[in-house]
Amino acid sequence: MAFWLIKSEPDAWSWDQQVARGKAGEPWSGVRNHTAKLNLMKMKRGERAFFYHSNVGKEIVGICEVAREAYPDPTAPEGSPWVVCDFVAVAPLAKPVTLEDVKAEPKLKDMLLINNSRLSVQPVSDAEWKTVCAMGGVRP
DNA sequence: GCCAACGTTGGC
DNA sequence: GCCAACGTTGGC
Repeated sequence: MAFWLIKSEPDAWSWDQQVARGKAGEPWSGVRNHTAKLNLMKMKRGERAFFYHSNVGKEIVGICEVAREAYPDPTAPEGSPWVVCDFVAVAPLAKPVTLEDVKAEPKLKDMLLINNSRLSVQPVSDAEWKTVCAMGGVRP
C-alpha cells in the first residue's frame, strides 16, 4: 500500500471541484513530466493521495483515492505516452496542513514537496502519511 | 513580478 | 554527447 501526493492549482482544479465530482471521480489529466507519469503508473486502485493546492493556498487540503489505474490521457495527442488516473475525494483535512507547517516539522524534512517542489505527482512515505494525517486531524 | 530549479530543445 | 538557451513551475 503506497501513499501519494498530487498537486493542483486551485484556479485550474480545486478540492471543492473534486468533492463535487463525488464517486464519479475525475481523471488527473495534464501531467507532462515523465517522473510524475511514472508515479501515476505505479498507483493501484484503493491507494490514497493527499490533495495539495499549489500557488494559491499552498496547503494539503484533503485525501483522495485512486478509483481507476493509469490509462491514456484523453487530453494528450494520440500515441503520446501520457497517462491519467481517476481520483475520488475521500475526506477533507479537519485542518489543512500548509507548506509552512510541513517545513516546520522535522519529521517531514525529506518530503519531496519541499525538496522537489516542481514534481506534481509524488510518493509519500508511510511515516510521512501518518504525520500529516495527525497534523491535519484525520485518521490515517 | 521575480527568480531558482528543473526539463527540453537544438546547435555543434 | 555536451551544453547553452529557452520555457515552465511554483515559492516568495
